[in-house]
Amino acid sequence: MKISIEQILIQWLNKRTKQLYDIEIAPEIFEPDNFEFGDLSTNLPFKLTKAVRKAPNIIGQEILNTDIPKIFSQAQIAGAGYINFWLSDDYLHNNIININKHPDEWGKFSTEYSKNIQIEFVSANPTGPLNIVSARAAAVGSTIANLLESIGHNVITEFYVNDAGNQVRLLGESFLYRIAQIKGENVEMPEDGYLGEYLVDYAREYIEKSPDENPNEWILQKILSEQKEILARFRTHFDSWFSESEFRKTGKVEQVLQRLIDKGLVYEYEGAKWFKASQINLDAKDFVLVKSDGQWAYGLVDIAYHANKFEERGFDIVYTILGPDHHGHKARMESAMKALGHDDKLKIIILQQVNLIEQGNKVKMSKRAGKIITMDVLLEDVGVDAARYFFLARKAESHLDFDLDLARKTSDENPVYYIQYAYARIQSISRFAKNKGVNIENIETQSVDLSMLTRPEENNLCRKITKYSISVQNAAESLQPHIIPFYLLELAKIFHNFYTKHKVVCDDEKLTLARVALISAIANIIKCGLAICGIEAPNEM
RNA sequence: GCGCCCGUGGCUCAGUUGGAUAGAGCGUUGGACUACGAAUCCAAAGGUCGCAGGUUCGAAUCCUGCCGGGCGCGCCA
Repeated sequence: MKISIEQILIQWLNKRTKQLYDIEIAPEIFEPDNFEFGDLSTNLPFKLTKAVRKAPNIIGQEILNTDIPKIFSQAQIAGAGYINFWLSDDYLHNNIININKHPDEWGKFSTEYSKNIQIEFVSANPTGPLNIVSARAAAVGSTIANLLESIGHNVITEFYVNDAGNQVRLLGESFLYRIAQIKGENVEMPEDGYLGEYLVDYAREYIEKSPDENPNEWILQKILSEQKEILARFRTHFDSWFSESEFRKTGKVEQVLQRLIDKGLVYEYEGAKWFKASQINLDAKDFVLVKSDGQWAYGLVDIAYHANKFEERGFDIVYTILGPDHHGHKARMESAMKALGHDDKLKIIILQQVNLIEQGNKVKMSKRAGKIITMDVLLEDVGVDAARYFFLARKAESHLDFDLDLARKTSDENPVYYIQYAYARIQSISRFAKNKGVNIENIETQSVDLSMLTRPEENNLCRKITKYSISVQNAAESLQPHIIPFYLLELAKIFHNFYTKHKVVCDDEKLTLARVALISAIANIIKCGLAICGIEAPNEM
């Protein structure tokens, strides 16, 4: 697929305003919330009133005073000056055939503006099991990666392994403490150590299986491999695992520090080296690059790491997804990238927190005491599909109340099953049709007469599946994955509605074939949409 | 005190980035299975979009000030 209906309309409107008024303006296109207003609308005439000095409806008439793009059957001026467009039946029917012909590539675009994009997410400290916020980050990050790929970008996913610094040292000390404790030695837990029970289990495993290995390295690798395993199970793939400790050896950190010094952006205060972030970005506070003991602070290494993404690896855009406790970091990193000449290339997405709700109450968690609901417990509890769905069905910047009871339910109340059920139902109908002797092989190539699809329910479905690509584009461009689950929910709804009103396999052979082609296209769309979200489309359930 | 996020039917959330009569799901009430899957469908009730100003043809959306909730504010990461 090269170009969407939305783009066709935008290009046409652009051409018209240039021809008529010699004005270049980005026309806004939207799907009207009321089907009486057609498939696509624009408010362009309102936008032009000032420049053109005419009433909106006059402008609308002038714009329409020529042939409209062929994909539309008609266009009308409505209200005070909207222009509404209706897709032609030919276009809708061709669309069904095309979806069935290219089920796997549907909703994927090639773009001449293709960019090299890196998206970094999760990047949890390798000091313990992944938590719920990491799970949310995994669901959102992997889905955004899928979306950006869908609209034609080259996307690399990366997990930054923070295998250096203070936290890792504390992990090692806590681990040694647990080992000593099991051996019955009298030792004390380090201050700020990790109290979680998991270290006790690991300590036992270490003593039994690999007592000869370096305990610090062993525990790090152990936790890291567990994190990798759970993320893979959560259908979250990383192209790259980037090690902080390796990176620290490359000399890049020193170089970046020197560059900041040369730019006059570093000062000393109480023995530490500070970055003048506030001079570049008013929202950012100055922060420490080198501590008074000579150690690099986390902020400095992170600046060098992000600079590396642009300078050594050539990404055009980098998205970094951070948890809510890192929002102060956002302005700092952006100011540092600006200082190094990478204006507006780093986009930091702050993901808000997750509250687990059980029996109407918030589940209390304390990381300090090691009392947290971990990602693997969650997946065990509600399943990958439901978990991904619930994480994705909210805007990233919204706080998320994750209702465990609802997610566990495999019933009608759980939206993810509602969507999957629509898919499974279609597969079931296809099997039924096949058994009845309907020739559903090669449904995309036979001469199916889609003009048989005249009922309003069929018409709604044709229109809805045609707009799938618009939803993908919107979701990708705005980095808002939740658009896809919402779209799928609506599609499933109008499919179920159609199903109860009309028989797919009926007495009329031509109509049967047309409807089989229609539902087959719907199934393909559901499958594509769910695939973007990392959710399975089951043939049976 | 400063910063970030949020405030939309009883509950959880959408609202196409300033557009047409504010929409879904759950819950509630009442209906629909002797033909393709009832994990479904249909219908009804339920709203001063936290409050008050402002910007304009037009505001749930933008600006200002309050109110309420969550999170952060370290030479930790």
